[in-house]
Amino acid sequence: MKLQQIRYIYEVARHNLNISAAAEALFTSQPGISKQIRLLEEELGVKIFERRGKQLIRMTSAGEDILQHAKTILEEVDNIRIIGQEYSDPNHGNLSIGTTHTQARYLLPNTTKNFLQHHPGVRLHMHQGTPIQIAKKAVDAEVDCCIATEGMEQFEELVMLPCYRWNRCVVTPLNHPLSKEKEMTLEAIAQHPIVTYVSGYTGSSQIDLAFQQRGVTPNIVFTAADADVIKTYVRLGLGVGIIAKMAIEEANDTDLVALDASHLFNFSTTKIGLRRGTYIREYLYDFIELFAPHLTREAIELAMLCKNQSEVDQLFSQVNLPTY
Amino acid sequence: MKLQQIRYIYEVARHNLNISAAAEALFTSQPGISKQIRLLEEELGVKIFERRGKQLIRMTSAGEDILQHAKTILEEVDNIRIIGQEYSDPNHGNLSIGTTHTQARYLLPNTTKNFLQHHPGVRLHMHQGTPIQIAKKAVDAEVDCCIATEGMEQFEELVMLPCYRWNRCVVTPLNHPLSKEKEMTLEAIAQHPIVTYVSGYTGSSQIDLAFQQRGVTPNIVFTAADADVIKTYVRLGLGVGIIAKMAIEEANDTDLVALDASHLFNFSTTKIGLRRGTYIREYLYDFIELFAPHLTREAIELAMLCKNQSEVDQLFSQVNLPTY
DNA sequence: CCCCATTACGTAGCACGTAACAATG
DNA sequence: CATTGTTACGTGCTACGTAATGGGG
Repeated sequence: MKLQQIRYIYEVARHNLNISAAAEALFTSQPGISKQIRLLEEELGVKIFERRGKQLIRMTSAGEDILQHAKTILEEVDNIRIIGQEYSDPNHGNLSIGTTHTQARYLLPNTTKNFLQHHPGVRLHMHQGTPIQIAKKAVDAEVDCCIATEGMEQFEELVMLPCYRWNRCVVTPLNHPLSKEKEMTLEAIAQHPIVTYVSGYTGSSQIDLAFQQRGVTPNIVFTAADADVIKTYVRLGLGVGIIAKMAIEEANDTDLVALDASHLFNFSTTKIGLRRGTYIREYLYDFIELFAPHLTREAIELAMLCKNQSEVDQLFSQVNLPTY
Repeated sequence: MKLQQIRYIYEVARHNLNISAAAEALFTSQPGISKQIRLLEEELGVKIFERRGKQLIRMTSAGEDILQHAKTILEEVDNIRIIGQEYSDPNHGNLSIGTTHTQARYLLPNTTKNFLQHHPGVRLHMHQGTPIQIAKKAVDAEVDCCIATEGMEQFEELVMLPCYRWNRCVVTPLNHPLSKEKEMTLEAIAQHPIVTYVSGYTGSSQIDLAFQQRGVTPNIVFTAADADVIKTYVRLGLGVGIIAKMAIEEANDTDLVALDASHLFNFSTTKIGLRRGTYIREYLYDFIELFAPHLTREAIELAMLCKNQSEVDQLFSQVNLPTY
């Protein structure tokens, strides 16, 4: 048995049982993979892939089982590599972070700046995408961690650590009728066309939920993936915006009115997601603690030992999260 | 990185950092290992072993970390091999069981006979030893499981499943004064020289404990590792024996009197130990269930997912174990 | 007929063994 | 001086690439 062979079956499985695609991804020849897989099957005495003629149809049940263990082997090989880097030079390396626009634009700049000052040898890479996309990247170890508010619950491989709680505000142009109301209510908001987040982004589900529970039908005329776009359309008079409070910049948003709406919607919690079983480099611990001071190295280590998310949640149930 | 290299560092670590010994164990040349280790160290950019001159002194801390992950890699490689065997021929293979004399001699014969009848293709290997020895073998995957009563608690890598509860009896020659007493007490026993188990075997600690708690000093004149030897010396008139009740054979022990002593000592529980994270072959599930019918495949699978022994214990806390 | 896997074959790299050497205690 | 690790070197194996072959849809 060779590590290459393990890698091959893993990659073939990942590429929908397409050997050619796997070969391309691994920068090697397709007959090479074909051969090595057969050799491994011979050595183990079981077929790993079921073939119809020459096509790979699916994995055998033995193959499924083997694949599970193959994955952990490859993970551990990765971990060993990372340990090598960590010890050979703790202050140099790459840090890839998957985030949504909201985090990258409003929350992370401070953390990032701070981090890079303390770690001049680290190259920081931001991967932006939908919560689902970046969570997938975290699962596939394409990023070291991901930061998002929703959409990560479905990934069992991730340990999700709560970072902070936040709520929304309503933004209107100056002198907009809504900004004159004594009391902000969902009914009042629903009187106007609404511009807000696309479903699946930045806690949008809580917005839908609030209106639904109140029995009010909002008139959502436009949705966007980020607050910058939303603000732009609010400025154009397209409607009132509902965005995260963090997305208000005192300095730049003087032509808008931001009305706190914390009493109208449930709070959302932004979390950091780490793949279970990965070796965490020192500077990643540092980064996380810079971003969320209660996530100390010890806290993270404890959380990484949890078997499931509910254990993790319990671990942090006593923590007073920063709230925006 | 090659699997061989992983295997090399693991084996060198296991052999007290002696490359020559590792080479011998792996049936290969010592320069080969030396070379491969250096290559790996070069590739990873860290020294794994600390050298004084040419001697390996100890592992570096990077090496310690790496070793951890190397171990799981090798385990998983093993698992894949076993899966291959399981699927290629579920009814053929080896089953190695580590046990103490008591189990092998009095409890297992039935199970074994039954098992071999149902599984003619399986070769059963019994490894006999002290509880500690066989637990070590289970940890090192030299045996598939171990069965013993004490001494296994200290091995975190093992999942211990309770099989049955048992207690002791006092054996005397026919017409021995002790056999005439109305009521068996520790004080009465202490009147006579005692022959019993060597410390560390077959629940001997409970015997010591009972006397100690009662403030009685027993006169132990002879200890042995198994009941057969003890019975022999009782027959010679050397003293009265304290042995497990399972060790009484109605047919062969007609020249001895067995006096129940369940009320004098705490019950002991015999357990089966499995290494966490091993793939369990179908016929091993069968074997265990034959030995302890409440240990069904589902129960075992659940237990194997537990992180620590207390979770396992809780899992079985409701089960009524067979009692001897 | 295109896509994709397998077979055939040559080659270059490398893991491993032997032998000689060096260091440690 | 015995034990153990490293260096040097030769060789045989094999993983991999190229090219040709064969099946399925």
